[in-house]
Amino acid sequence: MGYSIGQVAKKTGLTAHTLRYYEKEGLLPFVKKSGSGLRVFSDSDLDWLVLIECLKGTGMSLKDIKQYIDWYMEGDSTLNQRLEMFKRQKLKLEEQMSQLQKHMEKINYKIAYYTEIVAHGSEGVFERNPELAAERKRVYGK
Amino acid sequence: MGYSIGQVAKKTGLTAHTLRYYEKEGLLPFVKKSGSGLRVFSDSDLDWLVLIECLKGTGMSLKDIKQYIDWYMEGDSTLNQRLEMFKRQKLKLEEQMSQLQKHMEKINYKIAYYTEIVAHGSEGVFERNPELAAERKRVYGK
DNA sequence: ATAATTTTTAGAGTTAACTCTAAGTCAAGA
DNA sequence: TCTTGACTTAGAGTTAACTCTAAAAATTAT
Repeated sequence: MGYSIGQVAKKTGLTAHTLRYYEKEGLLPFVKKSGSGLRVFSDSDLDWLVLIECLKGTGMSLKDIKQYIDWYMEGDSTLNQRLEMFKRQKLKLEEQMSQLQKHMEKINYKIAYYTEIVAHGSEGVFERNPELAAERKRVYGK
Repeated sequence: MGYSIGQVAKKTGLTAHTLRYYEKEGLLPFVKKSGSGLRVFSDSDLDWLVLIECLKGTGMSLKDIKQYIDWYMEGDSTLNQRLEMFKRQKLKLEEQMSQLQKHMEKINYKIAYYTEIVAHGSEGVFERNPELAAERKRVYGK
């Protein structure tokens, strides 16, 4: 019923160094210490780490994640701020996903293009594969 | 038919500083200079910048982007390496997109949770909205 | 021609997020 | 008890990707 920093490192894939750094930055104000000063992580602390990794994975800075955690520690008076933060993050995430979709199209075009050239040489690529020329226009415009 | 660094900055949203930095890092070996030393960007240089932004947007480092550009400058002997690089990047991108989808689920859960609490208080959230408890299990596990 | 704006360079400074070091403390196994 | 390995802290160092400065040169506008 309590994990050492090393066990948490293994579970999460973060290093012990990183976990201490997160704590120093104020991201883990709920992690307890044993009498002799060792960190003792609970299961709910692991849930927090999952959320932190989620927010980090959507491009939120540690500073903004700390803001959310500070609001959480402050109690019910910040419920609205927290809700609004998640809503903003959802919009950002949707924007990101559609951006990635566009990037994917460009990369798919490049793969088609290079595949064609590797297979048949670069001369007359678009004559041989007119759809590629059309795709280029669609993906890169002009 | 050539753009100054300031015009390119406006078109791309990058700063002139950043464009010079990219050049210094070897990302723009094809950009020409005027007789008096001013950079002159062509339309195809803009296409390159679009591709660079695409690769950067999918998390590729400038170092790896430079590798691709170096291969390009090297000519047809590197066609295969370039194709393989795009294939790897496509896999990375697919992984990223599915990761973002998972993050989206967590954020949606949080929005549902906070919306419920903001509307009706925190007591008996899950009794009032049992689907939320089920969703929590699905999203956070356990 | 003059003034204002833009661009040039080399190089220094910044920021976020780690990442590592050293010197010591704690805990578990033989 | 001894040893080995994990943990502690404060603080220094690293990396990527910018971001800015200063002084001079080029270009554009009046």
